[in-house]
Amino acid sequence: MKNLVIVESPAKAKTIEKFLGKDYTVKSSYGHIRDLAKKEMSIDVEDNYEPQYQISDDKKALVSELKKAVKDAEQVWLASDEDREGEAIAWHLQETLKLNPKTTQRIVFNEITKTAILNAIEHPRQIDMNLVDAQQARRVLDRLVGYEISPILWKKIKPALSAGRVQSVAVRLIVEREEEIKGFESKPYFRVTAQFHPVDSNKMLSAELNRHFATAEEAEAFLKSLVGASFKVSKIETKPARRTPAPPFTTSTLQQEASRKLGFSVARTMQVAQQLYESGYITYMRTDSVNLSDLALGMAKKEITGLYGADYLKTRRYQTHTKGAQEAHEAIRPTNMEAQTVNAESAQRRLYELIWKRTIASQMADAELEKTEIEIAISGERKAGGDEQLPTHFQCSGEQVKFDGFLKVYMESTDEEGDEGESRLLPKLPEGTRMSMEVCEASEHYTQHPPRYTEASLVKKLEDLGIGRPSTYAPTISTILKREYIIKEDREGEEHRCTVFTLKGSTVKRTDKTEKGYAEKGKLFPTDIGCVVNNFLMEHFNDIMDYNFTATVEKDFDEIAAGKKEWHDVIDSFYQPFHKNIRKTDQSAQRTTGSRLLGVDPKSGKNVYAKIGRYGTLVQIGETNADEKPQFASMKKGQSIENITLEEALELFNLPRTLGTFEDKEVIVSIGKFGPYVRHNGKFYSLGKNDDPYDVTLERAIEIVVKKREAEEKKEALKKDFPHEIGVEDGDAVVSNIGRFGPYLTYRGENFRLAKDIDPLSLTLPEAMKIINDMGKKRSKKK
DNA sequence: CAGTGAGCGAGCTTCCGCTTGACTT
Repeated sequence: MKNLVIVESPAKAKTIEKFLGKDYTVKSSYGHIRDLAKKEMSIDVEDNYEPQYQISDDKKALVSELKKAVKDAEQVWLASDEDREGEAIAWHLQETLKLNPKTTQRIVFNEITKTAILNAIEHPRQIDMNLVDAQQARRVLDRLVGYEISPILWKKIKPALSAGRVQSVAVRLIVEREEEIKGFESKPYFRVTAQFHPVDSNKMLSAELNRHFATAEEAEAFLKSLVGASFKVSKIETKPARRTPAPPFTTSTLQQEASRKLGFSVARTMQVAQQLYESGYITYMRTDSVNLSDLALGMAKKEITGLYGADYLKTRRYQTHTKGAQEAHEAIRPTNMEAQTVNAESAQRRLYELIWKRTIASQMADAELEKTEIEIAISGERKAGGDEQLPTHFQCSGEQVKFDGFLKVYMESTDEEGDEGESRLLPKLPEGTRMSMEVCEASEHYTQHPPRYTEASLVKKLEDLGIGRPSTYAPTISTILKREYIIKEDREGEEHRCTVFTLKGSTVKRTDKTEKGYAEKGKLFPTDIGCVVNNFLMEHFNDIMDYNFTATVEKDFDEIAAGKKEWHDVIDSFYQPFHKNIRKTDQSAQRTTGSRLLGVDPKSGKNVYAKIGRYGTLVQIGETNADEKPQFASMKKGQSIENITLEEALELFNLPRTLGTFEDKEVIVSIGKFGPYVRHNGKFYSLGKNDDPYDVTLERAIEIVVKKREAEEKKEALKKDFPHEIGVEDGDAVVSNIGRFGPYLTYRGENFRLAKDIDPLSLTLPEAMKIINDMGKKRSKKK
């Protein structure tokens, strides 16, 4: 072997190997091979912040494989990504594989094309230690913050909590948005719309009044004032407008669009994109760049010209403006633009088509529109309710597409609810045209609170603040969900009473109805724990919680990378005051439980509290420091410190409940470690999903007991027939069996899962062998 | 397999950013 090239990803390795020919072997490091040891700080704060690095457990086999490859190679090329993390990966490889810095070649390319790679090979360099140091500073800072603050939370709030530069700010955003919503006062208002037509034609035109009314009285008075009024077109204006396509996808924008257009969670988008990437359909999916390679631009040009004609083409180069972007990769795009779709499962196909459309649209001409605005003036004798000035006109606007351009392919969605992107054609009505009003309606609406975050809109916000990286957006969300700082939920819209006044002819009619507001789907809500932890961190670690903290330290990291600052100095000037604050907080901060007094228990006369305990939220009767031990009960799902009432709290103490007897034994219902259960004759039976232990009946409890018994008997009976020998193939037995995950086959020491619709007893030998062979092929292919 | 919540004290939890793999009974 002459040359060994090491890249970060195996899929990339495969592609590059093709370009480089047989003198080159390309291997992958699978990301970082070394990191700070997991246990303890692993940073010597006494000795110049010396980091203690360790080969990660799951990389040990890989490292020995790479060591062997290095031995066999004449020349080693380190080709990790061209950014801070990539440089550090190269350095860790150099250190771990004991490569000679003088002879080892560091190469970079940010697009995977033959020209780019050959060009990189011709311009090798050495590892840039300034860039590596910037990464070390980033790594060390994150460890110090996370591993010093988290234990404070364990001590002051609850064990196993966590804090970090990224996750804590993400939680803060959600908590503060919820506070904003709580403080928001929804106000009713009346919107007035009317249907007009020219006096001499019946072409309808709907228009809206140029102002809203605050009260029903005003709205009604206004409608009455329209009786006997006359209308004419007082203004018509048409002007050209343009719309430009959105730039190609980055990780963040792909997550947003896949969420809006396909309803994917952030994690699902990444999983499906990974599959597309591994199949070679798209470029790398973790990127912050909107850049397209020359090769991609050329392909797009050819594709657009061929499909839609040269008029639709406009080659565009996009600039990345994202804070802290490192641009080690291209934008996310199809590797082959000729493929409008791919032959894969539905989720992959839909995501691919989205990427294809977005990429192609980004290279297409602007859409040209014509916008028309019409004003209809109100005149004639009108009696206003008071001496307040009455609105003077209705207005309507419309737009017409003159040239569709990129809209032929793709239109970006927005987060606004009920956004329909209405486009309509307005009739050309000369100024002065006299209009008749067919009907006019004043309907009550309510002002909307600011929207709660979705996973994708949270990612967008974090990206705007320069917090987190493409590879961490999805994991950050799962971390704060796992810690139960936030929950993802659907909520029904609130019901509103609304009044509608309708003017037809010369009478105004009033209707009252109730209407549901917008339902919220998949929105992020803070939990009690999330709020308490956030308040604690805001009080004691204000600087870390600052939305600009990351941006500020990133400036320092940039200066380290530029060789203007020394990384130890940067860390030291952060750590000294930080650690002092840690010690102070450790000593002086009160234990925080988020406790709220709910009222007095009528039975005992003692206070009832809701608070956070070691295992979650609970309610408590009596004082913690009193001579008599207080009583405790866990809260139900959906209850919170803030919302629970005294009555609801007291009800929680009604467990365990004895429901009665069955077969001469007591039937007791309660909640245990694994959820609500029925206990009968020394045995435990889990309650169903919809059963509430607080009001489940004896009948239902007995039903649960009997059903569970029957199911177990059935299972036992089923097991009697197993293991079942289907036959002998090539001297070895083929056996079917029932395991934890359902029926399966065993042949020559290997197990093969059976599909649900297959009966493991009536399966014939040839059928069984077909399943075994098919599955075997799939497995060896994966290897 | 079917609690806990006070306090004592053992030992455990925790960060961010690179990357994919594992395949059971």
